[in-house]
Amino acid sequence: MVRRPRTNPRKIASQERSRATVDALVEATARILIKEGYDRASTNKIAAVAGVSIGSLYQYFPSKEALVAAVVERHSQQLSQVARDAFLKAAGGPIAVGVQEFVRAAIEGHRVDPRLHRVLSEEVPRTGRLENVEAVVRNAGIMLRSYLEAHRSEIDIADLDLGAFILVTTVEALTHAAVLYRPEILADEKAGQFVDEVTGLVLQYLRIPTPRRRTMSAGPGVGSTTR
Amino acid sequence: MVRRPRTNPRKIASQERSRATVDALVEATARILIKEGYDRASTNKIAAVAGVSIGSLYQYFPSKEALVAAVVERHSQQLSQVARDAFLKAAGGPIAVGVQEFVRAAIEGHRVDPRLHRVLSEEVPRTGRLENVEAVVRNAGIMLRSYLEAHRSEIDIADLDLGAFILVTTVEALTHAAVLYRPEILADEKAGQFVDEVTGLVLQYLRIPTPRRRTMSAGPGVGSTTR
Amino acid sequence: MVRRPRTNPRKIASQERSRATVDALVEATARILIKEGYDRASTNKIAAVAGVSIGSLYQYFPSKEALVAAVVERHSQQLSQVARDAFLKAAGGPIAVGVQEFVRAAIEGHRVDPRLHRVLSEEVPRTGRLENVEAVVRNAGIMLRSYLEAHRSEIDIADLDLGAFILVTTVEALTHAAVLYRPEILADEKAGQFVDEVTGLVLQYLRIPTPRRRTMSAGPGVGSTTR
Amino acid sequence: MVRRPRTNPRKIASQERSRATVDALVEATARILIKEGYDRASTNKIAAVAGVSIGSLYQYFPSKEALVAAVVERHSQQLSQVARDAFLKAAGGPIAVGVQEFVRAAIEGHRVDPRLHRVLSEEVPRTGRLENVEAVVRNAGIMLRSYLEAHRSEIDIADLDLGAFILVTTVEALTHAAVLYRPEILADEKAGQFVDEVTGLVLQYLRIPTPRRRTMSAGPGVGSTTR
DNA sequence: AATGAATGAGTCTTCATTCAT
DNA sequence: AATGAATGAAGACTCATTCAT
Repeated sequence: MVRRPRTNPRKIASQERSRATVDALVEATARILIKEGYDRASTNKIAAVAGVSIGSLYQYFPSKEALVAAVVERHSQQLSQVARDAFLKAAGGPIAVGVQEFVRAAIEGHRVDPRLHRVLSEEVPRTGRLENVEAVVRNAGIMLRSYLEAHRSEIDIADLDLGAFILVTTVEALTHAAVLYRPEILADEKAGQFVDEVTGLVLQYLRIPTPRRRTMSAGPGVGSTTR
Repeated sequence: MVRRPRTNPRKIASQERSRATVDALVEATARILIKEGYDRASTNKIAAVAGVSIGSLYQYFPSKEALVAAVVERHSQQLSQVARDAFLKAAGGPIAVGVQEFVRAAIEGHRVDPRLHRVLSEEVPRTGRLENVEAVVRNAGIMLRSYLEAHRSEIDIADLDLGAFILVTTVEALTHAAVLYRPEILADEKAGQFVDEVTGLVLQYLRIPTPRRRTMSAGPGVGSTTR
Repeated sequence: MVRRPRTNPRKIASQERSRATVDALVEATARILIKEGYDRASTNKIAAVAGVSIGSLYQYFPSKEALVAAVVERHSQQLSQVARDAFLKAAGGPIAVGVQEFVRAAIEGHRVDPRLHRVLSEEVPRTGRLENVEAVVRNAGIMLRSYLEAHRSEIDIADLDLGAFILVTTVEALTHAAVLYRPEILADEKAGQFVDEVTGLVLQYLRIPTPRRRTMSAGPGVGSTTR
Repeated sequence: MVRRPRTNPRKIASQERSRATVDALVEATARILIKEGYDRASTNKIAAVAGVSIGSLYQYFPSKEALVAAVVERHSQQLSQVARDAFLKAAGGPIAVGVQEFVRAAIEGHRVDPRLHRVLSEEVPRTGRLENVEAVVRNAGIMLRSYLEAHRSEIDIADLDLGAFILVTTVEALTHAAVLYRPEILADEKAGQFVDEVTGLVLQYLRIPTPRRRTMSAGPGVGSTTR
């Protein structure tokens, strides 16, 4: 094969350099958001932490908002991946197992970067490109709706849209609150109980038979497993 | 002690005036938070909108944070009132009715000042005196726990603390999302359905028998009433 | 007379203070425009030279442009005064004397602050509020037109509008160029000659009889007087 | 010396390429000066518009000032050409015709690139290499002085230097103002009148007999021709 | 030569807060 | 107490210029 002209490597080199700069900036933004909060995250600080000049920052991001949007984007990608994986994994199996999978995925998602997740959800103004901070949840809702539709015969639900909204909102809120504000609930020995409770909440809502709690001796319940 | 007629009225007058100034400032802060967001709410703007000099503002509030804290405080008072009322009203009656009452109260609470509620929950950094933005929910959780305890015999629940946390978080999240992001769900003709669904979710979780949805003909369900 | 409440004096005091600040800023802007040029005149420098904080600067002027506009305004006021005075003074008398008055006034105007005049005309971009840098000349044109109209019978002119435009532009350009770029032309012993020439140019244009130059011995010409 | 065939063409090619790059840069600078004004014309923008890297820009021009100077230079060359042509054309003929030629040439010059002319004269700071923005006018003055000297016997003028200065300044100012700020004056059907007026102004100043305006019927005047 | 990533001094501007009146 | 002028640290962002590749 003919040697490629120097141009390409050079270009690749510079692309890599750019890429590194961009990554460093996004990473620095995330770190500072966590450490200082949205308000106090200044572009100068971000550039400094990224080890990059303020000029370079503005070469790649036209504004502070764009920087935060990139962080949101990156974080959302990761969460979406977790969500998609969960739905793929749950696709074939029985509902009771699938739901438990979703709950676990929700926890996993919130554990990807809990402190970042917190700042993003609590302090970032939903303006401009930042309006989509909650897009992941919306998408999860759509996926859940498909899932429920596929299992329509097994469940008792009047309005699929409403049901999907209710369940997604509920699971998100519960795992969010547990991960961020009640870590003790997710301590190793108790995490299983929480997962079981939330799973149960969902299954009951769908009118899927679940063992009564007081008669736990009746047999191994759905969520008896701890991760 | 002899009343000093001239002094007292004057004092009262000035007290009333102070009170009015403080109120105007808190109100202006709330309005600006809504209109401009936390970031762009400046103390100078607040003073201007309140029709008060910036000097006076600082006479009553030592910092911007204090102003926002006062807004949070005021808003929280209102929400707490709604919550307390609901629990009082529900106290004696059957659980199915009580739960519906809670759900309705949650909606009512979120409707007190939805746009303010939104800014407070989405943009205000939880630092200093502002850490307690969620105190209302915590208190509601405590009240709910008492309520559940009082009805222990009728429900099937393993862990009261966990259960109260789960239910309070769920109801808060659902009504929050519905009021703020899905107003169509609460349109006059559909609000009842939403209330029924959420109420059902809770009752099912507590293992309180609820009519199956597909066989709605079976009789008037808990939530068949629309406001 | 009843003693006035302290309010008034206080207010006047603060008004005076403001006024002084504003004046200092405008003056500093003018000085810096002259010394550094438009490009290098930064708001920070202006504030520093004015002995005022940058915050105060922005309390009174929303932008650098506004500051420069104020300078233009102030300078224009002075020039307009000179122009008005000249037209008033010339009103009753014979044309030959009036025209000489205009020429002298034009020189006087350009001498009010020649270096400022230069920056304003050479470097200030005509955008926004700065579009009117040339308003003075336009106004002078209008006044001149009235003047010519009043003397219509004595002069030979086809188009008053065009004539006024031509004369105003000419006199402005000549005095501008002389004051700013050819000071030697206006040296004490030569200034009279320049005034005479320009006056002659105008009078000839209006077909007002003027003595031939080569036969200067014929008697004292219109412009033989030096200030 | 032996021709080294491959080298030379390549060199020529690269010379041509350089030339093209330089031209592109100068052209881009001119365009951006017009579109954005001096202040906002940045070297990065210029390079981008020229389709050249910022690095290359600095290979050919050491500074922004140099770039603008090149634009001034190029524009001045064109104006000088127009001026030279006019003087050559006017050289032999009668004064009345020559002056009209000058006036027309002045208009033509201002029409070469009016918007560029405007930015250059209104916004470019006269510093460093840019001090010569007005060199063209100075040169025209010198040429005019020669012309007047050659026609000394036909005109009545006391001071050649002063006279040349006055006439050059006047014609420049009038055509400048007409082209840039009063285009209606130069509308097809009126342009002739304007040329006649200005020509008349000059001829009168030089004491060259000109028909009275009110008795225009007396015969075809000097400027009765329209282009 | 060409490229374009990187630089960082410097610009305009905002805003919480202080303080003389 | 009230006023509002004044402060200045700090923030977002630009741009002429350099330099490694």
